[in-house]
Amino acid sequence: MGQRKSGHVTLHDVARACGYSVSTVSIVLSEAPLSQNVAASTRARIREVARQLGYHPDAFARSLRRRRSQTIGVLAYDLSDPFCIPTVQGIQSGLHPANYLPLLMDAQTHRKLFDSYLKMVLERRAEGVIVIASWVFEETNLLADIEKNHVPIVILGRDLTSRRIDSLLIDNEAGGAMALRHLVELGHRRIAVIRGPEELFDSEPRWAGIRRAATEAGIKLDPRLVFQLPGLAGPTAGFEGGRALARKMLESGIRFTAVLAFDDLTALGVVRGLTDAGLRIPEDCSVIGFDDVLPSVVATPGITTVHQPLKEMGLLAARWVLRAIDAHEGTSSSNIQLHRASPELVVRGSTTRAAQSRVRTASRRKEHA
Amino acid sequence: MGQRKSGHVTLHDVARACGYSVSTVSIVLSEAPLSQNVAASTRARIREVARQLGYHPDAFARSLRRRRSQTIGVLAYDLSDPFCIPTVQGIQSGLHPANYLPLLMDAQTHRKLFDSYLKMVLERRAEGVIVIASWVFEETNLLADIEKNHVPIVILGRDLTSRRIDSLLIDNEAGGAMALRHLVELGHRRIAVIRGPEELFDSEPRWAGIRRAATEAGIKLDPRLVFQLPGLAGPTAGFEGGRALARKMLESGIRFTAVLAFDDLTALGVVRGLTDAGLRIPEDCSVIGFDDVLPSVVATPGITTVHQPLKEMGLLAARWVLRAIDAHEGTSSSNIQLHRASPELVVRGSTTRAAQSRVRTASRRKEHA
DNA sequence: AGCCCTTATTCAAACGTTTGAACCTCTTGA
DNA sequence: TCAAGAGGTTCAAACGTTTGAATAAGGGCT
Repeated sequence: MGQRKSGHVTLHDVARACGYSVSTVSIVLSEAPLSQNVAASTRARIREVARQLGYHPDAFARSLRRRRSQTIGVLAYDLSDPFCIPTVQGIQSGLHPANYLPLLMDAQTHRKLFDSYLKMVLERRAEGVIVIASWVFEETNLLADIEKNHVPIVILGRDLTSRRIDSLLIDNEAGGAMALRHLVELGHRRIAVIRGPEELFDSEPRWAGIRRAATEAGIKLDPRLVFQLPGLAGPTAGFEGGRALARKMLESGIRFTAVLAFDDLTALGVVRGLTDAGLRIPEDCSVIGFDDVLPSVVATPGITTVHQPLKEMGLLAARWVLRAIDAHEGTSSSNIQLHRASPELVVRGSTTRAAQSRVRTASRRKEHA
Repeated sequence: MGQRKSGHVTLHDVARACGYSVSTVSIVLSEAPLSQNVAASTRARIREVARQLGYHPDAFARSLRRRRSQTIGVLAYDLSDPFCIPTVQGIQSGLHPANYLPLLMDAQTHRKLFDSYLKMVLERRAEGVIVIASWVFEETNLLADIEKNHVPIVILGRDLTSRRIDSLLIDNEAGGAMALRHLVELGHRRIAVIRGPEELFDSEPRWAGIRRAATEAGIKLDPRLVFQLPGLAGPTAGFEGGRALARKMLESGIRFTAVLAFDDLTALGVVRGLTDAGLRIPEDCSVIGFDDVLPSVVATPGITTVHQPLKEMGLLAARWVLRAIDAHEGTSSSNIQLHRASPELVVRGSTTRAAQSRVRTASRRKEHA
C-alpha cells in the first residue's frame, strides 16, 4: 500500500513484498547468469509479485550501473521531409534486433534545436549517433565533444569522410545521369533542368551526373533551360520553387519537351505550374524527379523518379554504429567508411516518349511566348 | 590524459582537473541556488575546465538523483502516415519550452512493437505518455502498469475517456458533415461515399456526420454508391483501396458527380482510378478527402479536404501532460478531459460546381456502364 | 570428523549526480 | 574579546540498479 514518494515501484518494493533480498530479486528479474542457481519456486514467486506490483526496472539506475544505455541518438534535420521517414524506419529495424533503442529527435531545420538535441543525446549517454542531414550540421562545435566522449557517429546524406566521419549517401552523380538517360531514351532532346539550391550538398554531384550523361548522349543542355532552386525553407519550398520555375520556363519562350527536376517535390511543383498553364503531363511535357517519396507515388500521374534505397541505407547506418560500438570494446577505431548507395529508376506516368509531345509543346507554347 | 574506462568525462574528472571538490563543481555546473555563494573566479575556472574537457552531465545519474526524467514518451502508431508528423511537431513545440524531451517511438503499426516500446517508455521513467493512435492500442495490459506507476497519459485520435484517459481528437462528425455540405453547395446531388475501414475509430462518426448533413440538405445517399475500405495495411493501403473502389463505382453503372473519400490517400486513389478510366478531375467528377496531408497539397489538382489542426492538437496534448504532471505534484487527479478539435474546410482544385460536370460524367459514364 | 562441492541466498560497493548539513575563515558589531 | 553572520567550500548520504564476493546449509566423499 504505502506508496513510495517517487510513485514508482522499485526492486526494494518487490523484495519487501515477497520476502527476499534486493539482490535475489534483481538477479531473477534481470535474468542474470546467477539466476540458474535460484530455486525455481523462488523465481516464480518473485516474478509473480513483480508482475502484480507492475514493476518495471529503472532504466536510469540500470544504465548507470551497467554503463550502457542501449541507446543510439538519431538526429533528423526535418521529419516533415518525407525523405526522413523511411530512413528512420530503416534505422529502427537495424537497431531493434540488437536491442538498441533509437532516441529520435527532429531538429525541424532549426540549427539551434539541432545543437541542443545533440547535446541532449550526449547527456543521455547514447552509445552512438546517427545524423540524417542534407544541410544542417555544418560546423557544430559539439562535434568535438562527441569525439572527446568517444561516441561513434554516422552521417546519412552527406560525405563527411574528410572529417573522419562514416558517411552514407546516395550516388547522386549516377542518379542524375540515370534520370537524364531515361529522358533521352524516350527521345527527349530539349530538356529543362532544375538544379538544387546551392546550400544543398546533393545539388552539385547530381548536376555533374546530368551533364556527363548529356555529353555521353551527345546532347547539349541549353543554358537558358537550366534553372536553380532558391534556398529552402519549409516543407513545401521545393513545390513552390518548382511551380514558379515552371512558369519561368514557359515565359522564356524556349522550346522544351521534358523537365528534369532536382527532387520530387520540385517535380510536383513543375507539374502544377505546367498544368496551370494548360499543358498536359506527360503528353505535352515529361517530368522526372528524384527521391521517390510518398507524394510521387500517389499523385496522378505518378511521378517518374530516381529511387533512393532509404530503408536500406538506414539499416546499414544502424549496423555501422553498432559495429563501431562493438569495435570500441576491443580498442581503437577502424577505418572511416563511405557508402554510396545505388539509385534506381522508377518509371511512372509523368514521363513518356517525346515524339508527339515535342510538337504539342511547341504549339502550346505560343500562347505563353 | 588518463581516460576513465567509461570513456565519458564525469564531474569527478572536472573536479580533479581544477582542484575543487565534486560538490562545488556540481553546484556551479548545474547552476544550483547555492552557486551564488561560489566565488566568481571559481565559477569561471570550473566552467572553463568543463568546457575544455567536453563535460556533459550524465542524464541517467542526474535523473536518478533528481527523480525527474524531463521526458515524455510519445508513441506514434505509424510515422509513415503523414498524419503523424505534424502532430509530433506540435507535441515537440509544446514540450520544448518546458524543457521536456519527447521520447519518440514509431510502432510501425505492429502491435508487438507498440507494447515493447510502451514498456521501454515506462522503464525510462517518462513522466508522461502521449499516444498517437487511430487503431492500435486496443487493450494493452500495459495500461494497467501505467496507472500503477502513476504516469499521466493522453491519447490523440481516439476517445478513451470511458477508460479514464484524457483524449483529443478531431470532431469527425462535424468534419464529415462539412465535406458533404461542401459538395452539396457546389450543386452535387449524386454523391458516392467511401467509408473508412471498420477497425478505424474515425470511420463511424465521420459517416454519421455525412448522413446527418445529407438529411439536412434533403439528399438521399444512394446505398449502391456507398463503399467501404477494407482493413488497412501499409502506408499506401488507402490509396490502393480508393483506386480499386473507383473502378467499382464506374462498373456499378450508377451515376455520380462527386466522391467523398474517407481520407486524403483514399481520395488520391480515387483520382487515380477515375483518371485511368478517362475521367477528368474535377470537370467530370469532384473528389474530396479528409486530413489535409502533404500529398494533397502537392498533387495536381490539389485535393479539397477537411483539415485537421494537428499541430494545435499536438501542442494541446503536450500542455495537458505537463499540466497533469504539475497537478500530480500537488496530489490526486483532476477530471478526465475530452477535446474535439474543429475541422476546417480547405478548398483546392479537386472539387468544382456540379452543373456541367453532371452532364459530362453522364456522357462519359456510358463508356464504362 | 574433516573436507570440498553444490545450491540458494545475501552483502556491500559502485555507477555519477544532487543537496541538506556541516565546516572553515574572515569580517563586523557590540 | 567574543558572538554572530557571511562568504566559500566540502562531507556524506541518497537515488535504484548490478555484481563479485561472501555466507549458510546441506550432501557426499575420504
